[in-house]
Amino acid sequence: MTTELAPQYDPKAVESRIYAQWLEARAFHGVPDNRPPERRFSIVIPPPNVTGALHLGHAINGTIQDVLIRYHRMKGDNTLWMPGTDHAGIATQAVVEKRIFEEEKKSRHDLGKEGLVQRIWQWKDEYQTRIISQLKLIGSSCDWDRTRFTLDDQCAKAVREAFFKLFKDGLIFRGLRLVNWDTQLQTAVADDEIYYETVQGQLTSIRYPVVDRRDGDPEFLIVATTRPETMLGDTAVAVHPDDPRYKHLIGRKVILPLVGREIPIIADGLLVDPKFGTGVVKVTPAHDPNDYATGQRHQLPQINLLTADGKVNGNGKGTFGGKEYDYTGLKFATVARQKVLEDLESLDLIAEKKPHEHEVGHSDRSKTPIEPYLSEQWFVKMGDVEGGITLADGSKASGLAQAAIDAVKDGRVKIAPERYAKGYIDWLSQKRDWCISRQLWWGHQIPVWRVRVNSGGDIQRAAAALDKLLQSQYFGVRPQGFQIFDSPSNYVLGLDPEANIALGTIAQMSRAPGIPTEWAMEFPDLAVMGLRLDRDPDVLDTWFSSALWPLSTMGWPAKGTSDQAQDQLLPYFYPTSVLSTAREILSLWVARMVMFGLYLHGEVPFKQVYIHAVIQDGQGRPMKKSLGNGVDPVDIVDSHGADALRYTLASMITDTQDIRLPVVKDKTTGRNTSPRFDVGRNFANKIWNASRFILSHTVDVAVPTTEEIISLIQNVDIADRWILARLNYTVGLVDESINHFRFAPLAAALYEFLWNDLCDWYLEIAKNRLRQKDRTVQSILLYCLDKSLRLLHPLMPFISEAIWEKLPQRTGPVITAPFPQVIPQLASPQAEWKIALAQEITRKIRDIRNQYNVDSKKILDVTLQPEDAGWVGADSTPAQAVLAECQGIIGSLSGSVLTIAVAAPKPADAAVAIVSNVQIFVAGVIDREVEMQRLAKRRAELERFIVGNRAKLANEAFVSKAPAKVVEGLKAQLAQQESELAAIAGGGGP
RNA sequence: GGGCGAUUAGCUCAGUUGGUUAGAGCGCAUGCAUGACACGCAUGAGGUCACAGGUUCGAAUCCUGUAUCGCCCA
Repeated sequence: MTTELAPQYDPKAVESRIYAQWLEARAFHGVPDNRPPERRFSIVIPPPNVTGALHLGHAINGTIQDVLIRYHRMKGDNTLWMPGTDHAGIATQAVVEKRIFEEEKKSRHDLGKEGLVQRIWQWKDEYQTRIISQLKLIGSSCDWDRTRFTLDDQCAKAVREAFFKLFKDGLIFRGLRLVNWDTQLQTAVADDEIYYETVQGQLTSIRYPVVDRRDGDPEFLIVATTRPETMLGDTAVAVHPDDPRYKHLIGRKVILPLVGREIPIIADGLLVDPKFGTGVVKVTPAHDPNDYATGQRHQLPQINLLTADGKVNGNGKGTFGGKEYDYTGLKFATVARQKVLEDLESLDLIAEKKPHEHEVGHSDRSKTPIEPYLSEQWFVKMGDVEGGITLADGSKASGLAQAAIDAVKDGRVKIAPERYAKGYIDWLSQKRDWCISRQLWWGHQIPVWRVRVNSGGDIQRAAAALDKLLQSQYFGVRPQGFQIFDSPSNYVLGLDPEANIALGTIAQMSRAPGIPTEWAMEFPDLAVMGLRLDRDPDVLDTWFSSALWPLSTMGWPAKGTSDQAQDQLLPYFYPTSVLSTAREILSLWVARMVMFGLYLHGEVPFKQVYIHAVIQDGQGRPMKKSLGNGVDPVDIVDSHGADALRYTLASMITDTQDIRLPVVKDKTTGRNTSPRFDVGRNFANKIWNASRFILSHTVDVAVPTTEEIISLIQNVDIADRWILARLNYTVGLVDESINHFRFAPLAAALYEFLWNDLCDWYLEIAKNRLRQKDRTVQSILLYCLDKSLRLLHPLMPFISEAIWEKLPQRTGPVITAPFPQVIPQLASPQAEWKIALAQEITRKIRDIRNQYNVDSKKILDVTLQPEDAGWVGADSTPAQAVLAECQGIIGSLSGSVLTIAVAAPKPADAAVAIVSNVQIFVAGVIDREVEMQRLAKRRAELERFIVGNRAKLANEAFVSKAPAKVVEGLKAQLAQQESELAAIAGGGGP
């Protein structure tokens, strides 16, 4: 036999070539056309961080999205998978800073802002390239022509537009708030960028002297704290309002040791648990979130003790007991703490010290402890607003968070699995304001300028002058190019990109020693007031630009001006169809996209959210660099092929929230891998070989159409009917699995049809007939192969395309071939149960051959004896006729000569087995001992079943209450079991 | 502290509204170089469905509680 195909599937030989062909054919490119909305399917990729390379989690999500996209593309939908990457502000800056420090011992201050940002861009270019090549390696059919980066010009435009609108609507504000402060990177960090570590600390009880003691008053109030150094910023002590020990002291004062400040004793039922410690709590509003809230409730002063780099500022001093204390410049949580403790000790103001375990927040980026830090930050208002807010479609909502909650509650956005909707709603319901400023250099700089005028200057005059300047020959920005907000700090905001650029230029020039002379002449006010503009140095939280991703990638806010194709994307592909992502960013990212989608564009960004499971190692630990248990998808593509990777991952994606993957180190490469991926590789190889076999036996045969197959089945073998029914069933299963995000069942459906049904049974049955060049078998095999490759394609694109190329008379690549449809005429429950019976009988005969160690080449002499009494077929065909239909199949697959005889006596020395109501006699192999063992085991089993079933049927309650179908089924089963037992006992049994 | 998930064969997992004898892959055992495939073929062994109660004629499945592991949010 000659064959074009190698005996083993070699992914490396086809993958890059085929991917290049798809690109060449522009098969991934989505262009708006006249297909109606229900025939469009779009996904925006959750943009991977340019911080590092992709891991298996990305590969899982990539597989999921590609399966959906490829499936819908084949279904005839106009599809768009929008790719791109995220600049990931703090994460990337931290990684690059760290790298530069390790390699060059230089800090960001050595490099300067421009220098560092330039280095980060280099890093970004390198990793974006790598990430995209990884996505391509695993077969992702993204529309690469449209690749976006959250910091590119188009995204920047969207950011400025969004910021402006929010600002104008009063939804962005600047405020003094307690934020999580990274003292090393010197920036605010988000809650999700903090991890908690249990630290062995100390609980220190400190005596605060009571001021103006009266009879019965204690000399001191004792407070306990794990952070004694923060006492320098105490502005109250609090007790529970109902605590009899202290009730009479409420409203009085204590004196703060070391500082000498008198601070009030307040009553606060929320902060104080009277049962914990002494029932007295120190209140430091500027250094603890709970105290901050308490301070707000009681209008307490906030005394910040901290400098940006984590030292004590000028507030950390005072006079107490006639002695001066000064902690200025000491490292806050370490040196200052020690000094405070020593000083208190010497004053005998420490009542108790005891070890105390507690959780300390650390910055995920710098790994240093987080300080709550009072600072000026920009916020997006999440809560309800008086008078409500207006969304882009003109509808009203009480606030941003509420708008996003409503979208999920009323089903405009569906979340699967459903249980995750609760977390989304709970998180949003807190309506916590979103701190969007970061003190970083890598990111979208906040598009706000602060106007400074000489003392006595008039801000309105300055504004008018600035407005004129912008519209002058120097800039020519259209009217309304900017707006001045006469807020306490006088911010200016660029209305559009042009105005932003102009403002940037003015800012630069106005910083020079003098206003340029030509301006000064033309706009005298500018010179008089010494107008200066400073752009806010902070950058926006990464999630701000990510929240705009579905909008910005599709061209928002462009309105039919610049790039025509881009402009059409938004009305055509938005809202997107599905967003597939991991659960930890459900709130941070998904919720914010919904918010911005509604607010800025009046429509949700996606109709369906799918939350996929998270990959873990064999011990249930997350895959982490620090654990060294990560598996690089590229390594798996290298060792097993992309299809094997995808297939294996899909087969593990169930509705649970974790996927465990045992990780082992490959002995030859030293890289992490997993034996699990062999499953996919073996399956690919199986598909390859089955196809090779089919193709080599159908050289001059055409692939039949479905119509031809339908007319063919009027007159075919039971096995032919059966495999077509199985194929048809599989089509339905695949459809349903993909439509319900059931990826493990999808993988199983493909596997079962191809390996079990087609290879193990039908191909074996077909072999004899192929030798005789049976046209029917050839046609059916080709038909099955054709449809199978289409079914496989979404999950295993490379191998399906590689084999597809070998099919005769194909009209194009499989990537754009129509997806198979369920054909009702091909279904056949009769064929299914008949072949199931034949399979069972075949297995029994094979079992006997095996147990008796009969040579595999020896032809067995087998008699089948059916009994019509009690026959439970799915239709009225008599048992004997059914067996006759399957005679050839059973005979050839079990290597036996079959006799069917209704009342045949059991041959002497025959081994016996029973399937349904068919007795099987295998002659000439009997060995009394082996047979006795075989039958004794079966008999014990049968007796157990019979006892159980008789008991059930004797139970009046069961018979009267259970559905008739169940009772009848049980009766039939019992009858069969009884007759089998009788046959064993009376037949060859001992 | 709040929420969620998991616990089924040695391992990784299925098991769709409760219903006949709980399935798969890997691993294991036995046999097989069979004209597609040893990344293979055939057959088999292997389970008190975490534990304790409850509902029901009937529970891996529903309810309550316990234990262990894990995740998310504070």
